[in-house]
Amino acid sequence: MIKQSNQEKFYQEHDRHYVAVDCIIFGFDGNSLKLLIQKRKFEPELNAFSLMGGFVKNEESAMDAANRILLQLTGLADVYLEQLYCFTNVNRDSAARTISIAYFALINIYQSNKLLVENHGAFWVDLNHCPKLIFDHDAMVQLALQRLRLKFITEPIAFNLLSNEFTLPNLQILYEAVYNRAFDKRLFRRCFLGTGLLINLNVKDMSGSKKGAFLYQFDHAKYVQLYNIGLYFNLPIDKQPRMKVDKFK
Amino acid sequence: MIKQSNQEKFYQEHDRHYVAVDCIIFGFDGNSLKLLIQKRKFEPELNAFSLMGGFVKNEESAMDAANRILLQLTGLADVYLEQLYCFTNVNRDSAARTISIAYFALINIYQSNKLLVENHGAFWVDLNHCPKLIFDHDAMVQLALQRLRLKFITEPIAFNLLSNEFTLPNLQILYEAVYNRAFDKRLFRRCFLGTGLLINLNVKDMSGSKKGAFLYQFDHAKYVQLYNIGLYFNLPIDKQPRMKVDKFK
DNA sequence: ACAAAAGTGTTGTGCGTACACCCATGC
DNA sequence: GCATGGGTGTACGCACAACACTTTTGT
Repeated sequence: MIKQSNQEKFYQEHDRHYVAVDCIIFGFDGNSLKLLIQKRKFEPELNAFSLMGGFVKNEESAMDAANRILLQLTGLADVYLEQLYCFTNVNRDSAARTISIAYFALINIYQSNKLLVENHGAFWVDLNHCPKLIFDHDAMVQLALQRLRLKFITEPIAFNLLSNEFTLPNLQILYEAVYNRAFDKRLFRRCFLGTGLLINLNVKDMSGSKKGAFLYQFDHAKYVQLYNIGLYFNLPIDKQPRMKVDKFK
Repeated sequence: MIKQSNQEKFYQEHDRHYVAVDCIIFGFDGNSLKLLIQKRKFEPELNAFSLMGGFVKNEESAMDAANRILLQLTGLADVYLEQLYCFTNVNRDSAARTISIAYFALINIYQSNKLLVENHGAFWVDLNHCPKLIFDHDAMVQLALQRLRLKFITEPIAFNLLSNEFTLPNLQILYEAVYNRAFDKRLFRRCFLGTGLLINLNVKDMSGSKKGAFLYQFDHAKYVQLYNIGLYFNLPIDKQPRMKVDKFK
């Protein structure tokens, strides 16, 4: 490793910038999608609503910073976390030129530490009833939602929002919340069970109905195995209509 | 607009970082995909091969910076340019902690200004015969290629690599270069012509064969119009096999 | 016995795939 | 007249979409 102080001189003429990470943290309460937001604790925009965020330090990557923020806030490590986009408009932050790397996270609401969340002035809001957020944070949330919809049919990440054990109705309600529309029960089950990635635990969850619904687990090992032999997770749901000559003749 | 100098104090305790943009610039010479790279003109790694890049200045967004670099290098404005990913590993640059926002660009090789390109020590290499690049630039190229493959079936961006007028064989060779595999001629034509987005100019390009091939134009206006009524460009080519129970029984 | 949610199968159709031959022209 | 690349149509199979009734059990 080259001593950095030696070489730093090469770049000295260039500008340096504040680099923040902002986290779009999604949760699911069994009925609807939730977003974790906070009342900002520092100026500018003190007490306005904002995403959870912080500044990237010299000795950490942006991913490290996002993980640090998530841990401080929810007590959770090993959270599903993915870089969304880097926002760099010159005036996006009213205090100083700051670029922000947005990350989106999927967590299980009930595994997060309520005390930590509250101590940070954070709280869950329903995605459909989200107050105005500061700066460009609303745009970040919209972009994250788009990405979430793309990912949900392309990768089995929904399970990060559910408990380890879940029922098929649970899963369907989650997908319906994400795509904001209903799916046919039979189609939905077929396409999930058809992947062979759900393990039926042969135990019923009686909380949702009188009949009870079977509990399942996601078979992560099998997923990785199949992925490595060139098979991909891809649900045939919510397909958008294609441009076709006869569609608009 | 709030005077920035007033508010800057709120962030003073935080670290500031060099922010670079690196451009993965794709071109197409009629046969294979090309990448524009340069011999680095400054330390560290002087004369090593690298992507075209530069630092983000205080008064410009990262997108502005990428456009500036592209203009300086190729003489082209209004280039297809898309943010790829933000690379932030602490030691990715051997000289100093620098985060890099990677952009990928699609340009028409023959519209670029050869003189400018050469004066920057830049040159086109075949994607399949690309030398080792500095830092994490190889990873950037790989990621860009993945993204390109995703985008080519999802958005009609291939035309940025072709002249305004092109033949269907031209287009097919381009897709075959991107996906690195052959497509059935009839299928390929059907799925493109089926979109209704290609205008047959009823003029033949005689350069490629004795019979000649019809020239087409991409109907951008119609594309936007159809997009706005909820129809999407989506080619049914190079579909990856899905995880299905019976596929591995 | 009834309410409430879980679970299950079949059929049609449209789309994607596979595949081989004729066409136009320059030389 | 022949070589070269451009252009075209059909038949099959599968996968997706649509759709309604039975099961279980708590009250």
